[in-house]
Amino acid sequence: MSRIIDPSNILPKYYQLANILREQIENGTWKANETIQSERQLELQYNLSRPTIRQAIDLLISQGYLYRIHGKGTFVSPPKLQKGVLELTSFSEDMRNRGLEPGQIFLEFGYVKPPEKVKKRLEIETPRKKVLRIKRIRTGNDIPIGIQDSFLNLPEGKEITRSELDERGSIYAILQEKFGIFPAEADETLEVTLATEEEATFLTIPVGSPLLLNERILYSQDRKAIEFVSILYRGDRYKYSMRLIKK
Amino acid sequence: MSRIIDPSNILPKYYQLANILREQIENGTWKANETIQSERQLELQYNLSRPTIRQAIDLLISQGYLYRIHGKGTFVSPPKLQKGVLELTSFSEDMRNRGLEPGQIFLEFGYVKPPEKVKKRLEIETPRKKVLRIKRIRTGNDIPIGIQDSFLNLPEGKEITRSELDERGSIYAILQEKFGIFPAEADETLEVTLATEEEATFLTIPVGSPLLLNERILYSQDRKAIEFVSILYRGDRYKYSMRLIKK
DNA sequence: TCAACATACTGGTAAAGACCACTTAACATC
DNA sequence: GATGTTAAGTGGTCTTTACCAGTATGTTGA
Repeated sequence: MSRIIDPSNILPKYYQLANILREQIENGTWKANETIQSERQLELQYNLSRPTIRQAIDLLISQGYLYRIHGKGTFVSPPKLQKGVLELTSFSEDMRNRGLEPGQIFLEFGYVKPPEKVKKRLEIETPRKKVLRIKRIRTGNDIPIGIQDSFLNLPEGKEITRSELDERGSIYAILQEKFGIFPAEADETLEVTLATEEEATFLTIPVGSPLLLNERILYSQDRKAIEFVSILYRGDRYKYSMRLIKK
Repeated sequence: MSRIIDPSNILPKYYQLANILREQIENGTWKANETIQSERQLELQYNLSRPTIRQAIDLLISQGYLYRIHGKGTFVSPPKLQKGVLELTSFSEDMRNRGLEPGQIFLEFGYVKPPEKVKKRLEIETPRKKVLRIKRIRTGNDIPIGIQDSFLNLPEGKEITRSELDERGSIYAILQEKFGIFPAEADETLEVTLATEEEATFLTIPVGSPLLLNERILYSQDRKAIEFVSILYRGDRYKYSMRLIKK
């Protein structure tokens, strides 16, 4: 990341500044709870107006890197849990954040008539609309961690093939690049369930073992429900973590 | 809530406008996914500058009430799960959101030497610092829902008494009004555990029943760890839900 | 008929300036 | 020496102005 603001860059100035500051924070330029430059100093240093400076800082605050105290300054947040857990992460990212190598075993891939529950969650009205179902065992360092069952409501006439997924790895990358759809919001629930015989087999645990069930509805930038996904985690191998920031 | 901006009000203008718009959204002035007035229209309507308008809208977006699409307009978010779950809620608020009347049975209230784990989580350095421990059975409509065990790291020389808590109801209200401390951030984890004999008794369930364990570290506006709290929920009676919004 | 263009909306980014509110530390006063 | 005051620094709010970038629609020209 460059250390100066390039006006000809496609990225907006506030975004470039945020990147510069984020890099410095991660590089350990400041210790936790130290102040960064004041907004007036940043104005001079980068030759930007104060609103632009504040926009950059606002972004880093919402991402958990900084916090402000009126009259005192802008401070570097101490690192706690992994950053950005609150952001919408994929299973693979999640595993890598935990230092595990993600893997998967496909159980199903194909277009199906959605079950009633899924139809309701995805707000599907048309009776014969089909959705892409992808069911996989997810592993970390080759140990089964969870069973992920995903139902994708693709735009009419659009499809994703198995080979595309194998090629690019991430469904979200395909959605973004091929259809211009990207996740903007999600509703999530977490609850406890007990392993059925099938689930126990897949996860190599005894029947009736407690599981952590995570259900998520993903919404696109225009608030269309695009995915309903449930992940059944082994209760003994998974802990869900997140950071909440008051607004 | 008044329908006009009062310049003499202590509340900032953008905040007043956000309140007006939020009220209109909740009153059903617009249907879900309808556009509200454009920013230029709001400028004229409320005699405010556009940055102020945008600040109000930014706030409502971060709270999940609105979303923007470049070139099209600002839209009302469809109501999904209960609003503001992502915000830092207390058990009582949580229960009321679910339509249950919150109650509690005190098990412990007093100043104790914190266990090692708690000491670490609360980042306590001084060896003989004591913390306020409050352990309660929490109920919804008089049915035990969870066991809440809270450790509060109060500022040196400050105390909260049992009668104060009984009087005001909320610890957070006391922290805010008496010490000027309020929660700004939290790290949370969720995992599955099995009920011990003691826990089973308190929750009136069989020993070994699966429980949902929610641990939370609360940080104040200056990022001091102020509370470590664990809540053990009955697995069969509680589902944790939240909304994530991409920034 | 239909594709390309112009236009008029929308939100997105940016600057410059002003004043308020809170915090801190140096200073003056008692 | 303790106390109250002042001044300088911080972020918080707000206005005015400008232009850029997407989206939708109507108009124009082939």
